[in-house]
Amino acid sequence: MIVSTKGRYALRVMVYFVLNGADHYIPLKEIAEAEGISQKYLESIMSTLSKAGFVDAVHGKGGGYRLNRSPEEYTVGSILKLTEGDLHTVSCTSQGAAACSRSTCCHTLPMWEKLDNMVDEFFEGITLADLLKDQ
Amino acid sequence: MIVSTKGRYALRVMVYFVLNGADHYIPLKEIAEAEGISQKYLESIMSTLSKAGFVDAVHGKGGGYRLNRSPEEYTVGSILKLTEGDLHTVSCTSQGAAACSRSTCCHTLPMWEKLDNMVDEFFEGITLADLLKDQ
DNA sequence: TATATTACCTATAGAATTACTAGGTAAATA
DNA sequence: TATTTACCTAGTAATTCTATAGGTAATATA
Repeated sequence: MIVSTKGRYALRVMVYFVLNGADHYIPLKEIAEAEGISQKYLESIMSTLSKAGFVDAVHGKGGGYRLNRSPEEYTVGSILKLTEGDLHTVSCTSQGAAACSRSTCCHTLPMWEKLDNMVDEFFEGITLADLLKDQ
Repeated sequence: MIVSTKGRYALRVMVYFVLNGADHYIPLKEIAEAEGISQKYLESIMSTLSKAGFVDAVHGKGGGYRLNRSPEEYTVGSILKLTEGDLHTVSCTSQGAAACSRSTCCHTLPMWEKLDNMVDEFFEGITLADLLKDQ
């Protein structure tokens, strides 16, 4: 598993914004119900998106969240990296990980790095707008 | 993280066989020490490889494990699928998972499926022999 | 001003998975 | 018979994932 619920929910929420009103604020409660996601859990995801400036937030009645860019300007990669922390495919290439003592002679490390690059390019090559095009 | 220690260790062990004697049996203890892997933990990994017929095993002195094919005949994909169970990138596309009720209208599902295919092709396109070639 | 509605914040907890350990039995060789 | 190896079942510590609980702060409306 490379992407947990956090990243998947975040993507679905962002798609929801594109489909349901770029012109008004949508309260978290509505999104949670529509997407079948726990309201409290979604709070922490929206908090991440909001702090990073991916969405605008407004308190009180009529408030909620809203995209602040066009769908073409959000890459799937940027959303997943934000919510997942990082997208490395093995702990060897993970940022927090201590450098492996075998890295200089490991015959598999180059493969993991290549895979990481491939996955990164894959996600960075898809925007929210792309997700809505028919496959 | 898409590949855990189990799959990574399995790969390193298979590479070890290629580099250290295709002509004789190597005891688990030697591999564990050389690769810095817990002996007991490695037992469960070798058991998986052995049961699946990826290696031959012989008891007693002079025994151990040995590859039974040439390095070109092992794909990284086959080794990882065996030891990791499956290589799906999200739970949505995982085999054990119940079909998601949103799958018919989910805008992200096609992307996950595409990624799964890409990862599968990546790993199936690499053999043990490839891992030893200079990058 | 009071109330409802929304976002925002910190902390905790249950479930699942990962990574490993413990303690044996069975087979082969010397 | 002793040693060396693989093979087997079970348990456990650590970590990560997936939430839940219980509040505070900001905004709009009556």
